[in-house]
This record gives sequence, structure tokens and C-alpha cells, in this order.
Amino acid sequence: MIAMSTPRLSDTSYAVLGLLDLFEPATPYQLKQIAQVSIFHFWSIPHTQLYTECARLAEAGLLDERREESGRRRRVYRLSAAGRKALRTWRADPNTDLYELRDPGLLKLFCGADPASLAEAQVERHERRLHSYQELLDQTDMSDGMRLSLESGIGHEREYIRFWSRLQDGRNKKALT
Amino acid sequence: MIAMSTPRLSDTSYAVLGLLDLFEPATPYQLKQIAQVSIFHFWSIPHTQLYTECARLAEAGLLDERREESGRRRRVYRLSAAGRKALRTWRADPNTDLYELRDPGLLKLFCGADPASLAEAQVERHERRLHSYQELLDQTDMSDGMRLSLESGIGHEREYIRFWSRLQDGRNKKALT
DNA sequence: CCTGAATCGTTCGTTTCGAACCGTTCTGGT
DNA sequence: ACCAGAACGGTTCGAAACGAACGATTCAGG
Repeated sequence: MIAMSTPRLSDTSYAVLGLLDLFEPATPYQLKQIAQVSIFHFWSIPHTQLYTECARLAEAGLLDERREESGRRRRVYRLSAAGRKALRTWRADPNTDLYELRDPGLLKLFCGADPASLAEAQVERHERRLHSYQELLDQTDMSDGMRLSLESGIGHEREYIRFWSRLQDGRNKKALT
Repeated sequence: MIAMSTPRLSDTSYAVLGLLDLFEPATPYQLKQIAQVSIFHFWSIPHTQLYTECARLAEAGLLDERREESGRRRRVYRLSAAGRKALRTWRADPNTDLYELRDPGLLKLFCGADPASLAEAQVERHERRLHSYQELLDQTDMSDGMRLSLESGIGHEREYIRFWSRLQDGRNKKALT
């Protein structure tokens, strides 16, 4: 309950709070593993950031940190009351920005790369990813939010496959610049 | 032609080279304006980075820089021969990673926000964006790559609208947590 | 046990980020 | 013509994010 230093919370901060809300208690390493099969699809973070972000949030009083005595001396985190409250407040505001995207494939396409050969590689990768999402969907039991966001990912993968497939078919076979 | 220091070129570097290839000569500010109606949709960069990136690329010998004498003393950039070559090499390799995405809306959904109220805001924003893309498509004349990447953006906006619209309809009216 | 492989956790130098600021140019009013 | 304020253009700088690399622990098999 003590009001500590309050650094700005980024969306990434809330991502960590949200993960812990579903899967606490957890170490940063476990969060990384969970994130890889859940939020990384629409909220990418380098794994090192989970360590620093947890530390920051604990510092700010939004997480409780407990450290193992022996062995790896893992730091295990839980939401504090303040953390739970911060999460609830943020979650209740439906006004959010649109996405930010970085797609190297589209960038190359824009820059004039040969569409057909780009497309071939892209279709394959997106199909692989689509399958992994679909497997996730029926293997795991998950929260509503988790299922919905995964379904969104599936929709976008399908859209990507549609888009790139169209570019695969012949006629675009000019030299690779 | 002089081989200068060669810092790693990031995809953002190539984005700048690619823009200049289509629209040279240009100042960083002009690049920003062009980017806003072209690559920002799939390759977001803060505008200040265009200034530093141009400087870096000029330093590396991939751009030619000319500075105005009077007034704003703008720096005007063109591709150098080396820059053109670097762009061509990069463009010819079809093996590219998949996208990275950061979508705060999906993040909130994942974290358990009320789907219906989130959806309402999201649908509106995505529809606005979809319209702006569609206007771009017939107003402007553009390169093949530009048109294609814009069409991809339109496809994804439609997908977003499909997804969020589904969540708009009643029954999800539980309290906003 | 011992050795190598997998797992786990963190550090640290570099790059990116974006708020904030300042100088220039434009616009309209007088 | 001149001035005030708004819009535009460009840059700086401190903070945050990034990711390569490393060191330490645990596990698996011989």
C-alpha cells in the first residue's frame, strides 16, 4: 500500500502485469515461456526486458518479489494489491491506439523486390505459423482473452497467406533486380 | 566509391534507402512526410530517426549529402552508387523474417478487458484508417511495390474490422472488470 | 562421478525512442 | 509594410529498449 516511486508504466509494463494476473507466481524466465505462446504474437518483447521490467515494477510496489535462497536464486513475482489495481484501471479504458507493425517482407516488396520469389518464402513461413496457432487453439485451455487474441492472430495469418499467395503465381518473374 | 566505415545496416536503414530510391532528392523532413503515407503502415519509425539515420548513411558513404547555404540550411540527400548497390543486394534476398507487431488493443483484450467496449473503439479507428488507405489507392499514382504494400494494408484493416465487429454484438456486456 | 548439452539469469555497450525545444516561414490583420 | 501568432521544419538530449554474449546451474547419459 505504500506509494512508491511511480515511473511511467508503458504498455509493456501492463503486459507483464497481465501475464502475472493469469499465471502468478512466476519467474521472469517462466513469463518468457508463457509469452512465447501467447502475447508475443501481438506484443513482442525481447526476453531480457522481462527481467528489467519485473524489477522495475517490484521497485514501484506493483509486484511482490521473493528470491530463492539456494541454487539459481530465482526471483519469483506476484501481483501486489497496487499492481492488481493498476491493471484494472488500465484495462477499463477502451481508448487505445492502433497497432505498430514492422514487416520486413512488406518493406522489401515496397522497395521493389521481385514479388513472386518474396511471396514463396513468405507463404511458407506464414503457413507454418498458422498451423502452430491452430494447434495451440485446441491443445490448451485458456482464458477468454487469450483465446480471442489467438483467434485474431489466426485471422491475420490467413490474410497474409491470401495476400502473398496471389503474388506467387507466375507472370511476375522479372529478374530479381 | 571510397569504402568508409561500415556500421551495420538495419532494416530501417534500408527503408530510408528505399524511400530515397523512389523520391530522391529529399530532406529528412520530406522523407517523413512521404513515409507517413507509405511505409509507416508496415514500418513505423519515429521521425527523429530519419534525421539520424540519414546522417549515419551519409557518413557510411551510402548517401550524398548537400546542405543549403541559406535559411533552414536543410540537408538534402541522394543515393550514392554504393547506396544503390547496397539496396539492390538487400532487396534480392527473399529470406526475410516475419513481422513484429505491437497492438495495444489486442493486449487489453488478452488481459481481460471487456470485448464489446474495446471493439467499439477499435472498429471505428480501423474503419477510419481503411478509408484513408482506399483514398490513397485511387488518388495517387505509385510504384508497383507501393501499390502492393498498400493493398496488403487494406486487407489487414478489413481483417481487423471483421474481427472486432464480431465482438461488438451484445452478450459480452459483463462489467468492465 | 564426469562431461557435454540444455537451461537459466544477467550484464553491458549500443541503438532507438520521443519529449521538448528553438529557429524559420507563412498568414492575416492593421 | 509591419507585426503577432500559428504552422512548419529540424535537432538535441536523457531515458528506455535492445540483443549479443557470457557465466552459472542443472540435467542426461556413459
